[in-house]
Amino acid sequence: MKPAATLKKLSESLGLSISTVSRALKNHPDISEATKKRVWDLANELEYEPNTYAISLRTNTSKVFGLIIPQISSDFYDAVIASLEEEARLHEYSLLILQSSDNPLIEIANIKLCKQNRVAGIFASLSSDTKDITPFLKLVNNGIPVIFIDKVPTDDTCNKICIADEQAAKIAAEALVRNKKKNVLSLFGNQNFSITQKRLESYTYYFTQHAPNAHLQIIEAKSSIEATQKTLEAFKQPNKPDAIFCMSDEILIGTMKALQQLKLQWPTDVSVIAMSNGYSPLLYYPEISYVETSGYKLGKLAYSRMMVCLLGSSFIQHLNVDSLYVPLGSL
Amino acid sequence: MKPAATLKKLSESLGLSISTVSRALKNHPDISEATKKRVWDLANELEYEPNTYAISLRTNTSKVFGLIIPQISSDFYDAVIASLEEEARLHEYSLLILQSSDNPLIEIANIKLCKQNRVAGIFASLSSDTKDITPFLKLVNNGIPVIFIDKVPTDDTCNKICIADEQAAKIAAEALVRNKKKNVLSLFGNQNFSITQKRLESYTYYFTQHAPNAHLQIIEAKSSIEATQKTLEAFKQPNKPDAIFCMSDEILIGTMKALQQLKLQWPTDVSVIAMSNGYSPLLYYPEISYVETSGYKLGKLAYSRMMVCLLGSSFIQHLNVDSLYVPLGSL
DNA sequence: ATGAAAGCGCTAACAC
DNA sequence: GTGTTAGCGCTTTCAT
Repeated sequence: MKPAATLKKLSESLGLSISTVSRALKNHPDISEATKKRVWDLANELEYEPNTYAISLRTNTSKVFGLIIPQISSDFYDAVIASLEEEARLHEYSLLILQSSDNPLIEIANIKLCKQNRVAGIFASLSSDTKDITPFLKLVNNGIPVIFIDKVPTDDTCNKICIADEQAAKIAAEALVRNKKKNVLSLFGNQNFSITQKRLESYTYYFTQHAPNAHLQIIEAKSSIEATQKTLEAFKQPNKPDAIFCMSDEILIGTMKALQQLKLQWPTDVSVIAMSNGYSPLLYYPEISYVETSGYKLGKLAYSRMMVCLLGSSFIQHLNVDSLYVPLGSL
Repeated sequence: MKPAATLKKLSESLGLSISTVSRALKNHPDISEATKKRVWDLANELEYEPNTYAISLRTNTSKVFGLIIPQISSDFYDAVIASLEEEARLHEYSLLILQSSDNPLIEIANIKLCKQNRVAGIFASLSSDTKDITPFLKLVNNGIPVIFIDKVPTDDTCNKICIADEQAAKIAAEALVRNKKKNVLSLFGNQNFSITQKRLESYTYYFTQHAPNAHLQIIEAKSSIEATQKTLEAFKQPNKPDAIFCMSDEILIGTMKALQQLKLQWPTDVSVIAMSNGYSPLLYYPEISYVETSGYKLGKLAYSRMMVCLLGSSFIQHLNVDSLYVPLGSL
């Protein structure tokens, strides 16, 4: 258990000063090639690695981003994390990942952790119950950029990156109308969430404009299990749906389970279309047509926005990740 | 953009020395209640947060664990990450997550990053192509515990936490034999992986011992798509399987897609059993019976092992996460 | 081309 | 009960 090498040790072994060693390791032009070589050779031999704590302390900078999300285990946030990690590594940053478990108290604690770690910036997706975002706004005032992603505050004075909820829902509605669906079982998530509201509004609006005679059976399903139940119930009614719209992967999964149970085939017995991150639609045969709501793309966009903020731009932006329709076999 | 509060600023504002402020903030018994209150009040007002870089530099300790995994976006690793993050937060540690994308070069770079960040310890799941684990062993020699998880080296001189592959595969085999299955399509992943070998060996061994007359059709499927293809092919043969065994979630998903395509019902047309982290079996109706291989439990076990190592235990352990059979509707 | 010295924010041994 | 001091590893200005 030998202690890690330091500039001091290198300099002592080489009979050089600390600053010379430091400069040699940075390939500073002032240092002679001969000295550089000596320094590098010993550094490699002793496997010198600069101490990031000392660097950060000295330079008052940090190469770490905080990422605060409700929960890690989710198809969507996985994609976001993977995407952010990729970008961060490319730019020599690291990611401090903190899950709030949808608990505002843990969220506050996580913000504190970010402060203590003097992170360069924060990506945050709010827990469902968070009402007060002043802790975040304070960070922004202190010069730490905060990029809200996906579950963003209503507040307009902050940087937000979202799925283009309205656009995506509209694309789905278009596809349904184009396919002349007349009786659509339309399953939406918790209506307290802003993303649900946005999707619902845009979806219904499109129908009233372009297919006022279509019957939309709008149902709230707060979980996968509820989606299964509600779908089963819907097919007990005399007036069977000719299509199903699922607002999210979670709902799609519940619905598909019901269809399997009812031994209904898609698209022959009923059409299906979902909004999805792109994984679960491929689990079924035929595969489910979906409007892509990509966590991966969201991560990329959020990262680029972070970079702009780090460069000093203080103006606020609200960006959306474009959606696109992926027609597969179910509609 | 005001700079963060420091002990120095607090001490200057209060007319106290830095050390007094530091002690007051730690509720040191030497400090009078009156002084403590003054200090705390100002600290709260200025939202003082200790600078972890300074602390780590000074104390030569770190409250960060490195987590190096092949990829984040996976049902299984999600669970591992979520579980580790939970434990880490409870113990006031954070997680530096680095994905190697199954690339040994990135893996090396990630180890370097961990060194630079002077992490307290590392959890590592190896990329498939990693042959040389000396970079990891060097860290161990330098006193940084490394806990290998899931994809572990064959080397016996290191701490490893695994799914009980042999046990889990045996449990599945038992269930199949108990249900008198005679012709089992048995799908295994890439046979270069140690986990595949272990599962395969234990599985076939059980059959030779307890049901030597059963026909096992052992097939290698290196991806979900291959699992679909191989399943489709298997059902083209005259001698149809009466059961399917899937070694992993990835394979299960591929297989189920084939069954849907073939319009086969489970368990009526064919039984299905899988080894799984527990999510995908619930996507189908009836739900798929599975042997649990829990990433969540693995994370918990790995964390507790890390804690033991941090306390100075240098002895090596190879621990397994117990599996259990979860009978659902497909067998 | 190289070195000396100050200082980032904090802790802790040692004073008084 | 409070203050002084040295030092963790590094960068950087200012010498020489």
